[in-house]
Parts: sequence; structure tokens; C-alpha cells
Amino acid sequence: MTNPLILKLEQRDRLSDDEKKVLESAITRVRIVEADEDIVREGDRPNESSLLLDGFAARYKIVSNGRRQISALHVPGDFLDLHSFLLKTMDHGVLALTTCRIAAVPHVTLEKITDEYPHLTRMLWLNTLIDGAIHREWLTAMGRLSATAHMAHLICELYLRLKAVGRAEGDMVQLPITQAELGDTLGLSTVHVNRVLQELRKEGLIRFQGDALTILDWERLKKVGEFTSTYLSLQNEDR
Amino acid sequence: MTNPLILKLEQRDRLSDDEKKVLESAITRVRIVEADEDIVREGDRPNESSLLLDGFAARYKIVSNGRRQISALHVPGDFLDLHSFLLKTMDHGVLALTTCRIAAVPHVTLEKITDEYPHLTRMLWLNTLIDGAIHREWLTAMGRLSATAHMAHLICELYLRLKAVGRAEGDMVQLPITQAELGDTLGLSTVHVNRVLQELRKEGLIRFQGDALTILDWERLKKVGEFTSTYLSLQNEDR
DNA sequence: CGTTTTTTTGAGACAGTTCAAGAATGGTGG
DNA sequence: CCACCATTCTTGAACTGTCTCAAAAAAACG
Repeated sequence: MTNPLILKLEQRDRLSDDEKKVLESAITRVRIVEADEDIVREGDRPNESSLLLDGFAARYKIVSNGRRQISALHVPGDFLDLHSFLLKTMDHGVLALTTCRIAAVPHVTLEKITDEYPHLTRMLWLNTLIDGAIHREWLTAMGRLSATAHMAHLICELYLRLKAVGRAEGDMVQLPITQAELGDTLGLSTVHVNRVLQELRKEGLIRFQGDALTILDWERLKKVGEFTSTYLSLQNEDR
Repeated sequence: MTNPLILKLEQRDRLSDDEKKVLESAITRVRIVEADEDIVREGDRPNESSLLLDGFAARYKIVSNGRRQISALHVPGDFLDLHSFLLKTMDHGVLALTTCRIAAVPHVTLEKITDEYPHLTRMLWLNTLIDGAIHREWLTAMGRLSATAHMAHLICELYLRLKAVGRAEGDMVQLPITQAELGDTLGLSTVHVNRVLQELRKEGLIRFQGDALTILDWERLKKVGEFTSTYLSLQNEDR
């Protein structure tokens, strides 16, 4: 099975065989993290970055009253904390939402890549820029969309991101995320998440039973969520 | 007057004289953009990135009902769209909030830097990573803090960012931003922004008359806004 | 100084929250 | 493979933070 990071990057630009080899060999070890365990903790100063090979993970912060905000949801092929290479101190924790298979890429290796492989460096930089673009999109959805639109938007995004790494089966994706976790992502209460999902179901836009999320009406879902995929940079071009 | 970008980066790591020279000479032209004008538009594919030398600017998106969300506020020394170097297509617009002095850095020059100056490349990458860290912090504030706490948080952040590029005079900074713009930043209505500001004033935390924002009680303001500055990466270390 | 923009105030409306409890699911050990 | 326990989902009802609309006061601008 091919490395989902390479799959992800090759969607955005061509990688040379040499670059792919460098990426493959950048991985020192692969570990398993069980659901609900921390992968990295806020305040940590990692000397390696974690690449998600399998499973779902989330970046999160806890605020004073114990409430939690998820600032990113991650699917296979995503780096969970590539930014710790240069930011040094983690400004948030990263949590496994399901059992996760995680590859470690030492920061010394990343430094070497920046010294010797300019194009590959740009591709890794791009990877973090896409994270940023998603953050901006979430900010807009959170600040200016209704709860229902926001949820529709998130579903559109996750569907496309999963599809882009080969994790969609037709209109269906496995999305093992609880409504409480969705609430922490959207900044909503669990109760309201439940009502919003019911609305999307009643409208015939999605089916969501167990972990199986099915898109029933893509066009209308996109419209409800005011979704345009530009920010995901799914275009292949010279970078 | 020294380039505020160099001031900003030197706060995070040492720059060699050579690197500083490269940065200085990366600028092709400087232009003035008047308040309320677009600096870059959503959908643009710029072949240069804009560096803010003077003034205030904002990244924003417009949603269907005409409402606007500001996803970033920029102060001198900030790149407004360094990410367009690799993302290619702008996923948001950038607007001048005041008269702005803007330097253009061609993408071909940035490409050359990534080819030849690894450490400088990492510093530019870092710059975009800090943008991302701010996005995450805003997401948390927006999703899980009260309007008052969110406002206090934003004020703490802007004060520190302005101070970091030498734009604070003691406890005071010039902040020429309207309450409507603050609302678009926080995801609030103008009316509510007004009430929240009154509360912060009544509590003796800030003074805000005209454009002059004064921090009257930093410790208490930080506490109200649940503010910790880690995410701004104000530490000088090897990157 | 008149005009526009921004700030401030009041009052009613509503989207989303909280609390509480019951129903459905899913995983686990015997 | 079933029975049990824990988690997750669902529902109802009261509550509240923030919004909307509208209009006056103040400030900024040319």
C-alpha cells in the first residue's frame, strides 16, 4: 500500500522518484496509538513530526471551563504536527479519534530535506499552507454560517479530503466521529449537532448511520454549506 | 527605517547579514493602497506576494448573504499572501483597513530563495506557520469563548504583535479599526461589539478612544481573554 | 460647517444552550 | 453467543447570549 502522504502530495504536483524515495525513507518508526489517547501534547517540544498513515485524529485546545475546541480534523496522509518542526513548541494537543497508525519523521531529517531538496521542501511547506487554508475556511464558517450550513460545509470538506486519499467508496466514507466531537469541531453543543444532523437527513442530503456517511445529494449539500473546494488546492500544478 | 519583516523574523531567530540583504533586495516595488481598497482579490493568481510595510490590512471572505468574515488582521511586517507563492489561487481577498504601504516580492524571487537559502526559506515558512497558529487560536476563541473573552483575547494578541514590531508606545497602540470590522473579525454584530467594548472599559481593562487603544490592566485582560502568548512564537531560537 | 461615517442605546426576536432523562448502539467478558 | 455495561444518540423544555431593527448621538471628514 502506497504512502498516503505521497498520494496527497502527488495530487498537487509531480514528485520525482528521488523525492518519493526521500519521503519514504524519512520515516523512522511506525507506532499505533489507541483511540482517545494523546499523540502530542500541548506544550511539547517534539523532535519529530507525526504523519498519520491510518485512522482519524484531531488537533485541539482546552479552555478554562474545560470546554474543548477542535481546530483540525485529520485523515490518512495528513501531517499532524509538521509545524512543530519550526514552531518548536506545540500550541495545541493532538488526539487519536480512532486507533491510529502513525509514522515519525525526525526534525533532523526535515532539516536535511530543506537543505538539499528545494522542491520537496516547497511541497511540505504547501502541506502546512493547506492546513492554514482550511483553518481560514473554518473560521468563516464558524463566524458567519448557521449551524446547519457549517455542518454541511464540514461534511463536504471531509468527503473530498477522504476521497483524495482513496478512502471514499462511491458516495460513502467511513467517518468514525461522535456527535460530541463534531460539536467540539463546530463550536456547538452535542444536542444541537444532533438536531442539525437530523435536519440534513430529513432534507435528504446525507445518510449517517454508525460510521458510514453517505452523500445523497452532493449539489444541494454544497449549496447548503456554501461549499467551494478551491481552498483545498486539489489542482495539480507546478509549485 | 528598518524593514519590519526583518524586525519580525529577527525576533524568532538570528538572520545573517547575507540573508537580510537577500530579503531587502527581494522587494521590487513599493506601492500605496488606500483604505477600503482590495490589495488582492479572491480568485487571483498573483505572481508576487505582498508584504505590509505600513498600515493595517485584513484577509476576508464574503458569504452568500453578503456577510463578511475577517480571517486575519495584519500589522506592519506581515506578509499578506505569502501563501499564494505555493497555493497559487487566492482563497480569500485582502483589504486595506487604512492607507497601506506595500512591498511586492516576486514569486520567482521566492523560488530562488527556496533553491539557495535553506535557513531563510525556513524562516519564511515559519512566518506562514505563525499565521496558521493564529488561525487556530482564533478558532478556539470563536468556538468556545464568550464574546467578551474573545474580544479581550484579540486585544491582547494585537497589542503584543504591534509591540513586537515596535508599534507600541508604552501601554498604548494605534488601532484604526472600526467596530464593524471588529465584528467581522470576531463573528459578532456591530451592536454586540459595542456592548462588549463598553464592558471591557467599565471593568477598567482598556481605554479605546479614537484609534488609541490603551491597556489599563494587562494581567486582568489576559485572564478575561484566557490569553497565553505561546502561539505567537515570540521566542528567539534556532529554526 | 454640513455631510457621512461611526458609535451608542433600546427593545423584541431567535438560534443555539443547558439540564435532564430515556432509547439505541456497540463492545466486552463470561 | 449472549447479557450486561458504557457510550452515544435522541427528545423535550426552559433559558440566555447574541442578533436584528431602528433611531439618536457623537465623531470624523472634506
